[in-house]
Amino acid sequence: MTKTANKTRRAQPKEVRKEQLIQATIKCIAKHGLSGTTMALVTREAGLSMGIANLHFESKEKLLLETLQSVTDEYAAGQAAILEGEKFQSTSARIEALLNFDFSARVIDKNKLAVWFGFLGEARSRPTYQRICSRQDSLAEEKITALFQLALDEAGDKVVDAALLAAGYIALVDGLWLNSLVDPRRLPWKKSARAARHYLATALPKHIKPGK
Amino acid sequence: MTKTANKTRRAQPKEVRKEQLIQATIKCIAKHGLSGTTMALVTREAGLSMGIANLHFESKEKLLLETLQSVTDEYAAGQAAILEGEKFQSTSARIEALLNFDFSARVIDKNKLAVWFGFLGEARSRPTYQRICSRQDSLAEEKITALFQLALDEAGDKVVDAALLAAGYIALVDGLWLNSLVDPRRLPWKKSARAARHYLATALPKHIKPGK
DNA sequence: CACCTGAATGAACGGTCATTCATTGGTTGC
DNA sequence: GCAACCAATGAATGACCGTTCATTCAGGTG
Repeated sequence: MTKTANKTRRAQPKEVRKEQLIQATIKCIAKHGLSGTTMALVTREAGLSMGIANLHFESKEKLLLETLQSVTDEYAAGQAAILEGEKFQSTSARIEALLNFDFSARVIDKNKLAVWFGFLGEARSRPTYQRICSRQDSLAEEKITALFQLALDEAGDKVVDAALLAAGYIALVDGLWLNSLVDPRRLPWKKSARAARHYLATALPKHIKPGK
Repeated sequence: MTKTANKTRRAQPKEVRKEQLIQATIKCIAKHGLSGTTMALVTREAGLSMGIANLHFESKEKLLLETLQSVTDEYAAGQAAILEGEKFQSTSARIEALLNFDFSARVIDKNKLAVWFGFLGEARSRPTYQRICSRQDSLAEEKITALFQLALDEAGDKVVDAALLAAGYIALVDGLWLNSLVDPRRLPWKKSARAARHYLATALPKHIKPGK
């Protein structure tokens, strides 16, 4: 379980080892928390020896940063495919896709969310963490604002502020992820997904229906 | 700034010292993060000597737990005063008060929020942190659900699910706090407050107006 | 005023952890 | 099949930090 692994050691290309270590780091952060993640645990999880992480990354800090970046990049790529994809026939379909994406198995993966909120919890005192986390949200916010503005225009709504709606949606999704992650008994993932849908359904009734 | 403090040491009742150390811990967590908070930093911030924290709390872990408890208790007390207070003349007034409370200076204090999210970020791997954090949210959820149910009944709304609305409101507020805390330039506190109000105004239009 | 109590101090201790580097052995080119 | 190279190892190192405890001293008691 801990090992992938062989009795004989095999040299691997740098990229393979780095990815292997990043995946091990994600699991460790999920299992032991960010502060409980040690080099010994990470390398054991990867089935490798202690010194390996400092060979491929130059320090623990760099490994952690690349791990955070890996998680945010994956989310950003999936989100961009929806917000900038050509394949959607209507604004409704695009918003619907965003909603489904934000509560898809890939995204609400406990390990990845544990990484995200582990770093966010320390972000205020670590400018580097803060920069990575808020770049993600800034990019998303602009694109989502434009999408919601489009929907409001289509509906002839000149009252609701798209920027406020977008900031609210992003914060709501963050909050739902966090609450479901920390206490899934109180807030099951299904309920989170329904709450997010309900938010959009009341704000954009012509585009999103509350059902399922 | 660091010291309260005197050149001569003075014996103080246990409760005074404990409170002094908890306040110093809150400042340290806000400044250095939860993982960067050391006994040396906390006691220096309090203007006391190293050994003092282990004298009054029996370990660092106990000090941290009492600090978290102090922050959640303060929030819970303020919220309970609104949700259970006799002084409100209408459901609208009570909801309005809840909204104002959640974005009042006392609550959106950066230091206290940094403590809250610092612990939440580690909660998944620390059952004790998790218990304290989710007890807070469980209590709040029941009472807020009842309040929203009352509002929906008054409005004759039999479609909207009060439990979903309450879970959404709690998550939205958590998410807004977190986003404003981590990147106040992207999401100023005023905008957070407006986003929360907007959520309630669209869900409970007869009770809450978007204005202000 | 002398004595006692226990709050407060901070140097010293021991454990944990990131990082280093001498050594090992798999891989590649000749 | 041999040698040169470099990924990989893991014991050793040193820094950091929580905890301890012998000592100090302020305030109360008789």
